[in-house]
Amino acid sequence: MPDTVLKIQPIAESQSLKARAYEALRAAIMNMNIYAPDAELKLEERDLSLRFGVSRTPLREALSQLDSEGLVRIAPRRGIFIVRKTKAEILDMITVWAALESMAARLATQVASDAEIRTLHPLVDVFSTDEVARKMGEYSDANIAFHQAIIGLGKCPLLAKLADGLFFHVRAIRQRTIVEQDRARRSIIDHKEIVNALEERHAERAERLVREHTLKLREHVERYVLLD
Amino acid sequence: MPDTVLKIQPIAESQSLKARAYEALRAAIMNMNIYAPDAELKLEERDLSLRFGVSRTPLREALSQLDSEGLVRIAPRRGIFIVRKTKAEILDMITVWAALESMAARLATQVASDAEIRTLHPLVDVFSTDEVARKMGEYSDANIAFHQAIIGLGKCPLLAKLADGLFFHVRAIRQRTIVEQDRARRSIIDHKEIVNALEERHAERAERLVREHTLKLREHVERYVLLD
DNA sequence: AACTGGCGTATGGTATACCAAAAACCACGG
DNA sequence: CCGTGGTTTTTGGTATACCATACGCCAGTT
Repeated sequence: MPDTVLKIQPIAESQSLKARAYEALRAAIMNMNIYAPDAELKLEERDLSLRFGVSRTPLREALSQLDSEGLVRIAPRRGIFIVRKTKAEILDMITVWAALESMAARLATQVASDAEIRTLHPLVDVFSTDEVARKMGEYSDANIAFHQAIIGLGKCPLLAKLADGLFFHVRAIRQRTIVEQDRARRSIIDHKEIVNALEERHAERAERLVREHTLKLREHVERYVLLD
Repeated sequence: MPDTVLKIQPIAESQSLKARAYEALRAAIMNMNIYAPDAELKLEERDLSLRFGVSRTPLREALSQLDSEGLVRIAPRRGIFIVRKTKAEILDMITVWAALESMAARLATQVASDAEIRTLHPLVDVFSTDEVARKMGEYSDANIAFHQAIIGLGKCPLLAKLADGLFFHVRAIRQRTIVEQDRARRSIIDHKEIVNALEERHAERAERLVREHTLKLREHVERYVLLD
């Protein structure tokens, strides 16, 4: 049955070259292990310009934005360098993450529905028992998903946006983290307690548990992760 | 007594035009009351370019950065507009501020020296008694100085940087805030309690007091400030 | 008078040419 | 072989010309 009205497809508006260059660069940086000893950290405007097939202008604007976000550093007449965060900076990021996520947990006890909180369960149960050590890579991903989910439940877009900015860098060092099996197991216990506190709408406890959990990670990184 | 070594005057290195344009624009936006009904919110590249005496390129990069920071919005072929935050966004900002400052207070109990904590006293005492209502403008400034000082004591550069980004917007609405005298008086009591908690190195209490204090502001803005 | 469609203008997006400073290279003298 | 000074090359910074599109003006039609 053909329709009697003209169906209008909203024109797929191609983003600006600047926006596309930004996305492409950000994705490229995220996909490389910048902490590998032989990582190529220097970028060149003209080279990128040729490889992307756009002029330097939109590319420079994209790079400029990455610079202000701290992903690259533009050194006048020296070059553009992908930044490796120092250990102190990473510890700072985890600290801020703790502040944000614990507030999100508090908010979640007030604004998240029971159904929304229930969505956390699969993220905890995935590696409930001895499956833990099976694949640390997957555990890391599930771990991150859990924490991002909590931040989402806080329903504070700005908070989520800031946390997302940190996420990039924290993610980059997870491969360097010495993840012992015991720590992972305790981590899952923590997660279960956090979900419990959320379900019981216990703001103070949820906030405290999340904070302590993340500060534990901070402690761990401070002690066992070697950088710089 | 003339020195025996050549005194090198560090060349007053003028920042890049982009950086200067950025500073100038940011300052200009900060100094205008963007929430006034008749505020001129539209900017034009070419006009600014002429008034600053630089070409559009560095200016565009500065504007682009302001855009990514959320101070202006660039609408392709429409114009560049200074953004007015919605009430929801401002509430979000205060929420995040609460998360950051309460964490800073916690950190301060661990890393700040007694002397550093003592520097908070003058910021509280300035308007200790009935001087409170004398000049609300000054009170606002002192108020902000106090909170920024606490964030500084946390000694977490990233945390301070993020808070500073929020500070800009929160400051912009302070003029719109109905500041009753009673609220100001209670605010000072809160401040004193916070300093006490810090001096006693009571992490939990300092954190809680700061959080509750800022969430009180959030509540107040939600109830009494009209925007949008 | 009201609506329609063409067309000019304003404005941000992009490409490109040129500039200045830093680094790399090289010739030369010891 | 080493150091020194200048010269070339590289590279980001800036200026400018041109492009594409959103909006408004205005004539023409009904």
